[in-house]
Amino acid sequence: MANQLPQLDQVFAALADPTRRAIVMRLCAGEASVGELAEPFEMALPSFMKHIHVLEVSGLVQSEKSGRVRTCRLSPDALVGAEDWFQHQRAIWEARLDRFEAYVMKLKKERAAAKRLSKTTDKTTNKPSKRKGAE
Amino acid sequence: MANQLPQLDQVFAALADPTRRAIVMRLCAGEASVGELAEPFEMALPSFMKHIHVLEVSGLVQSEKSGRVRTCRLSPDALVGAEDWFQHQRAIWEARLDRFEAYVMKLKKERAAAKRLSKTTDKTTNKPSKRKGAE
DNA sequence: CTTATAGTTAGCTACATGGCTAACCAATTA
DNA sequence: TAATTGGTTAGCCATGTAGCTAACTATAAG
Repeated sequence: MANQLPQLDQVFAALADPTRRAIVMRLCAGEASVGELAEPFEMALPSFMKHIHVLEVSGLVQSEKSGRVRTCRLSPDALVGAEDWFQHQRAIWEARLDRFEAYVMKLKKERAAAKRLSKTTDKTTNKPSKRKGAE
Repeated sequence: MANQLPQLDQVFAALADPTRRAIVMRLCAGEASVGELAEPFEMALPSFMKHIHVLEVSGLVQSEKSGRVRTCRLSPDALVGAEDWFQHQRAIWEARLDRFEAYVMKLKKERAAAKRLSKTTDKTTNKPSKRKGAE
């Protein structure tokens, strides 16, 4: 489990801006020229180009110029890499929740057993459950 | 398709920093005090606290102070929200890929048909080069 | 009561980011 | 060849971010 590629820094930073997320969403539907991409935004072209550049540096977008028009396309690897990070965290989180739940269940049973013991009149099934550890 | 909740801005911005990602990863394994969280980092406490604050504003982390110790825990909703964004984009992307593949298949068949046809009629300039399909 | 612990507040610096205008190529098109 | 189109470069400005030190507050612990 080595440390995350620094790529993640750039990818998340790129996605932190609504303009850039919109560009990514647009490119999910297919490639487009800079002009086409810029058209919906009320922003000077040089400003818009900076966003494109940030996306390229992050690896989310590739572009290529032919003639005088630059065509941009999504390069999904970086996107998938970031998604993986989430899934990994969620896996750890859920494993923890499972352990926690198991722990709570164990507590419940122990408390129930203690209660039964204190009553001395009631006898019921006392089965030890699988314990998976606690925190 | 309304615009994304502004939450996403903060969540992605929060995750764009390796220190903060490390904190989130640590909190996936269970809650911890600020001191415990700060310990692995060679950073002055006030600097570290800023990171905690960014995480709280983003909704990724909640904290609560009792006595003189502040305990932090992950609040997974924001994390899940961001993960959803990825899955949504990927769904669109994959749908597009499917359409594209279908389109290429159709092209292939048409070209094969055209080739068969031209072989019987015209033998002069038949270019068998692979050309990239466009949209 | 005194001291140590755990954060917190205030205020500073340096650099990154997001926006702009103006001027500048380099391919098309007329 | 001249004009237009599609991007690009350069440079400016305001704001935001990440780090620091120093000084402060409030709860434990001795």
